[in-house]
Amino acid sequence: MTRSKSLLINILRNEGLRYTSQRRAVWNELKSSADHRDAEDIYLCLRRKKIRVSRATVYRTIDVLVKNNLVRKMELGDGRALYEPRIGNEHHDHIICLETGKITEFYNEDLEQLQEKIVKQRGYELVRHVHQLFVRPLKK
Amino acid sequence: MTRSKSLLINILRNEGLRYTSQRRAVWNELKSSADHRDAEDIYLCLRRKKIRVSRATVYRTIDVLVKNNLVRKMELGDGRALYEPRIGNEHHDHIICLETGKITEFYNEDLEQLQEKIVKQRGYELVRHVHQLFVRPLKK
DNA sequence: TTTTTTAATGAGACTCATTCTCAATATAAG
DNA sequence: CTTATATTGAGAATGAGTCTCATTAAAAAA
Repeated sequence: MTRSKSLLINILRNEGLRYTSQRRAVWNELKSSADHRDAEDIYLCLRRKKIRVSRATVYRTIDVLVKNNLVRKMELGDGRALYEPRIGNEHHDHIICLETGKITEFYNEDLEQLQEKIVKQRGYELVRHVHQLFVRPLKK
Repeated sequence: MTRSKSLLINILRNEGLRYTSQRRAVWNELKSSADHRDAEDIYLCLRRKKIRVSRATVYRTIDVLVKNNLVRKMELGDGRALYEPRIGNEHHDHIICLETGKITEFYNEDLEQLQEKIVKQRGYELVRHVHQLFVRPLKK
């Protein structure tokens, strides 16, 4: 608690931003989420808890958290986004089974390096990536 | 032309849908696109050509085309989408420049094989994949 | 501590891609 | 040709997210 409080303070200080009750509340809410949450959900939860905060501030704060790697943004591809606290630095490439709908996360170092190489060759620096493998169970 | 006309007719017939001038026009427009186009762009081009069609119909038609694999939908992750005709089964991994918006397609054999390997290890067979690298130009 | 400076906030207007509504129209079947 | 019904167009509605700007609250200065 103290640890992650000072974590937020440090990040804000670093960015020349102020440590406000709203930013603290949004980060606490997100931090204690097991699941992927959307911004509206976080806003509603905070309001239900009688915390005075606006939608605009929730969005603004999430942006800061994402930019500073406290939170991961997961684009749904239809204009919506979900957020989850970053714990460690696990990877989020997905295997999506077309038959069962099961989503498996995977990480492969070779793949990561290949991606870096591919963009570097073309004069770019990799910012983020989306990698989804749509699959079917192997039949014997 | 005749070939792809009957292609569209067959798909529509298959789905129990009617063959209308609007659906034909949207497909022709998309079919003759080299580039990735968005729905608004297709709508405006058709209107400029004096073809009587509405935005709603463009969106509705594109949905049909995507569902039937005549067109590939590419989600930009911020609520927008681009479309391109499916011609054969070329590869569509994308490098998307966050600064200029430029989209480069790439193909890398090692990457393809890695993907196959990754899913096979987990008991799956790869059906299709989405791979987008969001990048920034390298600064010297 | 009190005052001053300036960043942050809230309410709600706004944006923009997309979807919906429903009366009018066009297609395909009979 | 007539009928039944799918499709269309215009524009309203939606919904996630952003913006504005007067007010409030951190932090710095006194």
